[in-house]
Amino acid sequence: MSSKAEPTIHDLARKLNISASTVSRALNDNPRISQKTREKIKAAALELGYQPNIIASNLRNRKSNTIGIVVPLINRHFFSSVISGVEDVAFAAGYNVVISQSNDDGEKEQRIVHSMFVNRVDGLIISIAMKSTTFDHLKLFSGKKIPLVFFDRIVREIEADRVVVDDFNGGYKVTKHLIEQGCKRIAHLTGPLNLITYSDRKRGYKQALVDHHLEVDEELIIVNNLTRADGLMAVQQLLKLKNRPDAIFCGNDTTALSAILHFKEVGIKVPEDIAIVGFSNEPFSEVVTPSISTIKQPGFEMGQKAAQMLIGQIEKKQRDGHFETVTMPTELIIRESSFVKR
Amino acid sequence: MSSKAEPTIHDLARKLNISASTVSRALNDNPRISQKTREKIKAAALELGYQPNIIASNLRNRKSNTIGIVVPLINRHFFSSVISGVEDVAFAAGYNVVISQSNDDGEKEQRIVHSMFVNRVDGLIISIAMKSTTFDHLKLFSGKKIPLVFFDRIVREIEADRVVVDDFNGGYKVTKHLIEQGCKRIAHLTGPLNLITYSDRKRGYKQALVDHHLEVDEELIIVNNLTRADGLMAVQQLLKLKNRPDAIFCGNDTTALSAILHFKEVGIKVPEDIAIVGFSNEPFSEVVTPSISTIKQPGFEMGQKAAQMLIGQIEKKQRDGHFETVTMPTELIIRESSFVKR
DNA sequence: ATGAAAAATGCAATCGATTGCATTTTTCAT
DNA sequence: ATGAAAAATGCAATCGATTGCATTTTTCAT
Repeated sequence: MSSKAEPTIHDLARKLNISASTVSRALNDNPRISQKTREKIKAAALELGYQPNIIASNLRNRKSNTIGIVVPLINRHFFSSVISGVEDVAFAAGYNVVISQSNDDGEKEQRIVHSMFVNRVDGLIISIAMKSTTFDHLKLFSGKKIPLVFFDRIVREIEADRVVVDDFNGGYKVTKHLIEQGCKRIAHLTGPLNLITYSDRKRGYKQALVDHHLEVDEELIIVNNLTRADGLMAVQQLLKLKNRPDAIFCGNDTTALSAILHFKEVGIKVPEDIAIVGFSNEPFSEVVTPSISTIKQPGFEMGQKAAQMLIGQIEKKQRDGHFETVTMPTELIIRESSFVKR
Repeated sequence: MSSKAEPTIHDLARKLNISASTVSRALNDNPRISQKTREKIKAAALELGYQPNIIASNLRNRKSNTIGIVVPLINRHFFSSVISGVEDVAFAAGYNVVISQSNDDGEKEQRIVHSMFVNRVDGLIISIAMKSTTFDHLKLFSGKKIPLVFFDRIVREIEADRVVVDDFNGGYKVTKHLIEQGCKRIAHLTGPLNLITYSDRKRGYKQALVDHHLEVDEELIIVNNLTRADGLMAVQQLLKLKNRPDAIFCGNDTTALSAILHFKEVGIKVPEDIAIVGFSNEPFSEVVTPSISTIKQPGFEMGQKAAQMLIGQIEKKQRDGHFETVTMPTELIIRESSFVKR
């Protein structure tokens, strides 16, 4: 029993008949304290089971050693990979990671960001919600020069470090690949175009068509939220066209999967009748039959990079107002769903 | 520019010529402050852009409003689902979630748990690392009566609330199902047996065999770390046996996938030649061909439940030393990999 | 032994918010 | 107008750790 409250440096000081200042310095290995005293203090600390109260230390030091990360959905492979990468770097650098998910809801995102601020995180890493339309909440950080790093779904209006993949190029590569496979009518299924990731992929898609002298047919471009159900609906819609597509570039692997499963059901051959390419390389994409061609986004590495940039900013003596955008390479992984053997 | 430091209640007090106590009370809607003063203070707070410093508040209140969660690997579907569930409940209840991953390394886990303690989380949710052998670090919590909830991979030696799935029953159901499909030599691929999850599944497996008068052949039980590579090695080892199994109950879906892919390669038919069942219902299990029969673990719900129990303990007036174990239902999902049509 | 320099330690304020108790101000019946 | 009761506000300590400056102690040459 006993074990009332946790012992503090004052308890140690009292026990040893010295001042709390000395205890504090000794525990922090401040050379101003003699070797002898230091050892005595550390021994007593061990004996009493002293554990520093980091909250008190944080208050005094005006630093929380905590970084926040906000994602649309934790439980999604790409995002959990990023989080894992962030944690990896943060832990090694002595930072805690506070996490929250917006569920793609702008209003929740605002509350989260505010909460992260009042909890005084030293910096924030965020990929914005699909339904975010206003970015005032982020000015709590950008406006006060608190380090902020966007990843994947960035906000152009706010200056900050960014970690992105080259979505334009990704979209271009996918489309070019489909063209090289002989496809002529390539549909594109995409997400909300206020998200730069999606609009860039779409731009890449269009550019590739133009570069290869194929017509851009707006009828073949469908915008929705890219859920499994959305994918199914989009695919059914495309099948109803008098002039069907011979390929679909899906905005993510989830909808590519919807397409594949539906086509399997209705007897449309992939890739022979319609070729499919996704985006993100979800774990299932490799193992479904036919396996899904996709763009690999290095989530874990993006998380590591974002954390490095953020911590770099936090620990930089002075903000120089200089921001960096790191573009991670994408890789087109060609699998069965788009590989037309001849 | 300007915008030096953040304004504090003292800045507000000075500006309004009142005391900081009154400001504090007004902002917290303490009825001791008159309506009039309260409104005046709130208006000033808004005007100055005052944001409370939660760290200071936490120190004074001896409460961090933060809960910690430690998992082996963030980037794994089951765990990220649990995290998502924890975040869901925690956010609604006004708690922050600090996350860290042990990478299944006992030493890192110890450092994480210690860090969570010195950061004074109000409670901890943990699924222990595969390679954890000592549990002294957890006594920082259990010994000091700080709320602690284990999930999935629990520690029997430490009294605490627990959220588990019925692994014994899960293992039993899988094995019984295979037996009903006509399998006679059922192999079992399992993880480190110091983890209760694995040893319980194995007990369930054995019990089902015994109950159905089938021999338990230790030769058919392989223990490893259940990675994709481990799965492949185990399967190859089983194929070398003079008396091959006609079914494999894999400790997770990852190794079930290894088996399926390898069998596809070498021309062994699943489920006709060898039936396969996994565990956990990974997203890929539904879509691989053949789709993988498995046990569904409700990760998100487990996270919600764990967070509810933890927060319940945190907010309970006094610890009563009473602990609860919640067993979540498992569901056997029968798919192609084990469904032998006749 | 002595005094100056160097080394070690301590005082007291600070980081912002909170709160028990005291004091001041307002209300209101007479 | 007056005084008691009620309402509103403020003082000062507190949560633990940190740190600039001052003070005390030790070292060491003479």
